[in-house]
Amino acid sequence: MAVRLPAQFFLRDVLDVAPELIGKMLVRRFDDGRIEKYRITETEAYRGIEDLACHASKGRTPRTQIIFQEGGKVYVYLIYGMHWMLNFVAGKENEAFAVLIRGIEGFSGPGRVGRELELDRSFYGESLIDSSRIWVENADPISKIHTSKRIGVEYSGEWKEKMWRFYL
DNA sequence: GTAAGGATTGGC
DNA sequence: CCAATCCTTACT
Repeated sequence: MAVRLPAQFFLRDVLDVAPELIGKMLVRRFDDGRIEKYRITETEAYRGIEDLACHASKGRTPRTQIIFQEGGKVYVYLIYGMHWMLNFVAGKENEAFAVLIRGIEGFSGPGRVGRELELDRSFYGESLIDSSRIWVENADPISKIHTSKRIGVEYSGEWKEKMWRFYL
């Protein structure tokens, strides 16, 4: 029996949350009532205001404020004018942790994830604990998870060296 | 008000 | 390699 991940799952260090999301089931209930489940295959951790690759390092702005809230919420933003990036906020209030969902089974790349899930700005701040249209369910642990440097953060100095990308 | 650039993708 | 496409942020 699949169980929705509770708030406690997200209220931890993003370096625990991000790799543990690999293999979990991302569930989307579309407007027409159709429910699809996708295995999460790739994530990246963004860790607080000190992490220059993390949007929270720019401080609290209308766009980033959700990252500073308690874990378990959705952070979405539009990039390059066309791709909706799906993130989950992690950690306690003001820790400013986020996990970017970079891939789900059958769809590689964060832009393709957002397109498949039909995301838009209305998902900003959505609670993964309460929502009836997007949440995460538990699944058997994955034995072998790969790590690498994060993608597309060349501007972040020493932070680009962190091995904070996780994938099957 | 104006301008620069982005946690990307797909096509040439 | 580079255009697409538009929002956010910083600066005048």
